[in-house]
Amino acid sequence: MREDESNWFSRWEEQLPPPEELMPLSQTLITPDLAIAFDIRNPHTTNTNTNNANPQHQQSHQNQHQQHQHQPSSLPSSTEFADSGELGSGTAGEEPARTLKRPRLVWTPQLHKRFVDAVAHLGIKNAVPKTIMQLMSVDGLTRENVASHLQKYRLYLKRMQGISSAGGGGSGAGSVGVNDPATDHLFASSPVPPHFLHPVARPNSDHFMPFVPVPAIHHQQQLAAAAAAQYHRPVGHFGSPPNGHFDNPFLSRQHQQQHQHQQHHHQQLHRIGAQMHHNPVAGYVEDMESANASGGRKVLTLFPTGDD
DNA sequence: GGGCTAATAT
DNA sequence: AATATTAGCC
Repeated sequence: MREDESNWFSRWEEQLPPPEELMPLSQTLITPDLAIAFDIRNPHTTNTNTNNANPQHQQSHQNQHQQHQHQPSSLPSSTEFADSGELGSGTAGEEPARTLKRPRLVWTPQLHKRFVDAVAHLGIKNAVPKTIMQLMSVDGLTRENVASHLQKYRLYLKRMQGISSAGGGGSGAGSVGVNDPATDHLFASSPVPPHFLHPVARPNSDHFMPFVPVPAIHHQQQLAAAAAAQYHRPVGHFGSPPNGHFDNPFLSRQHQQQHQHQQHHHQQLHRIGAQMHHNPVAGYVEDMESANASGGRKVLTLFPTGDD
């Protein structure tokens, strides 16, 4: 029950920033490894939260209701993790970067959607890990992350084609082609652009662009903000409510960069999410606790992009 | 180096 | 099970 599955394209176009703004990515300037290794965080962010002794993970529960504007002293009611032994204080306080391992990336439906959109807009031809990674503009995302995911996604598409042309499939249920929900529920949760499945009729013309004025420069803020991903140990409470309402000045590094880079002609868009209209926020229920089944690894997560 | 596939590891 | 990592190969 997504919104208009036929609208995904046009909606994307509206907020698709010109390539110029996408180029200055953070990962080219500062490696994620270094970032997490040195615990690079936002220098400002109103350090009201007592993150000095409580740098624990708070990952996927960010999509709470948008109630607390500021909650200086107490943690969000999400988790009362008393685990303050590993990263916060101890041996791993400022361990050199060389031996650090980045947490596993959790492909949330939102993140996967960005992935799919990126691939769709690049066209199958240009959809290679590096390019996809750049288009996604999710900080902390590595080429390996994308490559691995892309690999799986391709297999998924292949299977999709297979069953679609397999004829019959009478045992299917209902209208939607449910293949194997158990096999890949993630992929099934995001709309797959039609041209992904059937071989494009035109051998020499890749993807088509319906209409693309793309004059919407002001939307880039939201785009970049939506792209923000977080590693462990963020700054406390943030997390962008799905309706695109940001009240926290955190944002990603890369955002700041392209910020300065694009600040030429155009009006003021004060705060990050200074304005918004109500969005019929459709709650995505993320339950991916199974992600840490590996036994206690930290996981990289990202919060809802909001443009779902 | 980057990308792709398959296999393997965690 | 979901990702990461590695190994060949192009």
